[in-house]
Amino acid sequence: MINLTNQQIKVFEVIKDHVVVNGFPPTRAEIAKILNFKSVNAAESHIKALVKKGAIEKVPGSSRGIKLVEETTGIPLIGRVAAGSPITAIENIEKTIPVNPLNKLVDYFLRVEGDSMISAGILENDLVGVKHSKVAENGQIVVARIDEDVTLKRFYKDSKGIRLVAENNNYKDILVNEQQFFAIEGLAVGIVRENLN
Amino acid sequence: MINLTNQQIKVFEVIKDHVVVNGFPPTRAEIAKILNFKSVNAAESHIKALVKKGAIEKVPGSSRGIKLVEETTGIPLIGRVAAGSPITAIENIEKTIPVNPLNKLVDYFLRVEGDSMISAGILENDLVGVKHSKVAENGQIVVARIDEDVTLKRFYKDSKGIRLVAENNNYKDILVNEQQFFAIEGLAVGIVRENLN
DNA sequence: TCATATACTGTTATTATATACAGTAAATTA
DNA sequence: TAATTTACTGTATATAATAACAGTATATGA
Repeated sequence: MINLTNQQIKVFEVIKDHVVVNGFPPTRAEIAKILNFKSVNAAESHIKALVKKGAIEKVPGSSRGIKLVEETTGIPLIGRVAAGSPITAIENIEKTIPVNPLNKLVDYFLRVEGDSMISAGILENDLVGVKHSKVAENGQIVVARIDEDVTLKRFYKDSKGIRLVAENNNYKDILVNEQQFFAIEGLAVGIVRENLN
Repeated sequence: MINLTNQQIKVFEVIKDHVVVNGFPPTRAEIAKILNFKSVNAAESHIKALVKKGAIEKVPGSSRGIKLVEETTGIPLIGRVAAGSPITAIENIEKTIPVNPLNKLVDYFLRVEGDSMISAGILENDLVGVKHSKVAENGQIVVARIDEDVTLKRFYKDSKGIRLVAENNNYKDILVNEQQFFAIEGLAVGIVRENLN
């Protein structure tokens, strides 16, 4: 997929995003509307150019018959950035990270409610990747159950008992008493935050 | 996606396979042809049943306007937790999130250096998912280039010029002056944090 | 047993869509 | 300098496609 013009890149992005968001490619009219073309043929022409350059394939006669040509698997991780070069210059790609960098370790995700872990950089609505575990070491962030409540806190255990500590000064430590049912459900191993902007 | 009949499963599979193979969903006529229905309305009826049962969604008025509701693979997202039940009880699994929830929009990841965005919950060594963009709206977190430096900051533009704002009181705003080369490289669309514990 | 769901055939109106053709204008390449 | 590419506007049309309507027949559940 070489030497696309800026405008062609825009059209390609519109197609790609449409596929991601809607599950199917856009029509010429939809592309034109998104990019404020007054003629659907503007979109058609760009599509032809993209086919010619190998960025997409057409399925003639089919509505929405646009195929995105094979992506390289995984998402590039870009580290250092060479002076003046475009940030995606191939020389700058350190390695490619797997489709989900957390995948290997995560058994399930929990959606974070509230701001009790905000000082650890864990915000409301973040997805916490959790790995099953019945045990934890002091200071680890765990998913813990106290009776019927499940909570995300830092775990501490000493001679005085078990303490669950929030990362927010507005929250008091939770001291687990003997009468309560307590269990560690798992260890927090990662965070995913969607919708950053 | 519950209680699909055998025939409904077949139709669902045809849709799914078509999306995988061709990159866009089939039309009613295509479904009918594959399954040897003599009437397109057979496909239409099955689609309505699949919508009713929550296996797919329809985009009315759009050709090929079929959305697969969710992947069967991926990692379960667990929401509310019923009293006393084990956290992974199937009843508690709200939905499954894709292998990488950020995948759709992210073009590349950048490893965060420094703590300038700490108040936004972005920590050192987090991976910031970036989407290519040359433009941004006020307040968005962007990857910006000033001369030869690339930085992650909140973007503001007004009559006085462009301002890049850190989320950390120890950092001053960066005011871009006329002599400098400035470009937005992309928008931060998500965060992945590995090695939480 | 009566309503509802399943599983189709067959037809048709309306709209959605691809795609060709005719231009204009500017930029790029040979 | 001429040819080609890029980047559109504008029009037109055949066909692709949705979606409603009218049936038939069997199965299932209340």
